[in-house]
Amino acid sequence: MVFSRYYIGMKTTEIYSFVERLSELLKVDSRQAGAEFGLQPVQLEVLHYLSICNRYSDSPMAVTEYLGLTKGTVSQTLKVLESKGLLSKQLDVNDKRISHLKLSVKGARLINKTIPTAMFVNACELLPEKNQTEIASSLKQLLITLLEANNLKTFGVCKSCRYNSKTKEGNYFCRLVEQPLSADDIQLICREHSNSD
Amino acid sequence: MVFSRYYIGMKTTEIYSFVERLSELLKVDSRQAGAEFGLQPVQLEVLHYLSICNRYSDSPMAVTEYLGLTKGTVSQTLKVLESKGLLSKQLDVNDKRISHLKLSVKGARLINKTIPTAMFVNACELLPEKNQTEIASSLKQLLITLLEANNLKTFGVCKSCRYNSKTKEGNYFCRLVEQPLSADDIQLICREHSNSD
DNA sequence: CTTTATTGTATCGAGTCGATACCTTTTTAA
DNA sequence: TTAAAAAGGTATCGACTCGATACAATAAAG
Repeated sequence: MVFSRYYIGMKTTEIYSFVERLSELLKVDSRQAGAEFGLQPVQLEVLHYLSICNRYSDSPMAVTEYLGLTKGTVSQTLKVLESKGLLSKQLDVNDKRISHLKLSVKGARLINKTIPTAMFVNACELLPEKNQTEIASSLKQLLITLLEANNLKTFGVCKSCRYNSKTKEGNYFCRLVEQPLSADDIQLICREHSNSD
Repeated sequence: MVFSRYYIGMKTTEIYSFVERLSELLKVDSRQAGAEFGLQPVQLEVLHYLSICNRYSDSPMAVTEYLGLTKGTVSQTLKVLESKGLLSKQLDVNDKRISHLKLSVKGARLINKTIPTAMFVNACELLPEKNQTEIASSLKQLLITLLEANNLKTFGVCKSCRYNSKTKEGNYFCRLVEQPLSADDIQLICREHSNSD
């Protein structure tokens, strides 16, 4: 639904401005963090995504959807990251069109050292835990509303997905791909995620 | 102060991830919003900044500081915007090195029509006012903490600036530039802004 | 009056990005 | 079963961003 330009609330404008400003700061910070390793902000984001997604969501197309880019751009970015030895491609066993992107040890270490960036660590660690919780909760609510209001994929973790179920033995099972999931699995984000509201 | 990589709280990581995701969404949305007019996200941000800054902060250098870019990049961006008739440059009367960037009617109309972007309007207008207020407040707190923890310029409005004072006639006065300010002035952001805590 | 800092422009190379074309594999439909 | 459509992925092109560097003009400091 598109609202008329004549009825935009003050709060909406305020929220937009804050997010825009945060975005600018993050970009500058991320550029600096990546520069140390000769990486662009987008390349850092790709590595970060691959470090938190599950095995059904580590393909070039999934990265494309997550970052909202075109597959051509992503293909090019991946080529660079592969040539730097930060990730490798493995062909899918069942579907020969699909490849799985796996972070190398070097790639994983780089992300652990880089994200979250210094700027955010400096700031967040200064805040009382209560405020951290409030901020995280507000950000989450804004994000979910944005995704739902615009019919975008949620890319949430399996734990909160409607396809995830618990067996009577206490194990997890995804009813979409019809495969069992481990305790680690359900902490990762999935491109097929759908909120269980 | 730089914290060791071994003591990063869960909440910090969570907050970072949310901001990163919001950032990605904003970028995609902003690209789409600008595409209609053949503008890049950064160009839109420059126009937006010029629409909310005061007359002491509308120079190329101020834009450079605000966006965290280099002056070369900004100079190039401004050239494009000027060639499209969205802004014009006016030399400063007192200091011939400085130019003032003024949005044209076309430029101002473009920003009013474009910002906040459709995606944010769609989402925020769905939220109850109470939640909007909470989110805005959390974002503001995070932003201020980030700026202070990293010694960055605040770019706040004159209303909240320590240099701003009220005369006994009820008028506003900036003790830094030693000039009177109007009621409209004190709603605009300034590159010399310093929180009055 | 000379040195230094500030504001701004011009140019170069590396990289992002969207668009398009193309190839291969899988899925769907006839 | 076979032909058509859809999906995943790569390659290439042009427009643009960006940092770095060099340079010019003005202002401020000594």
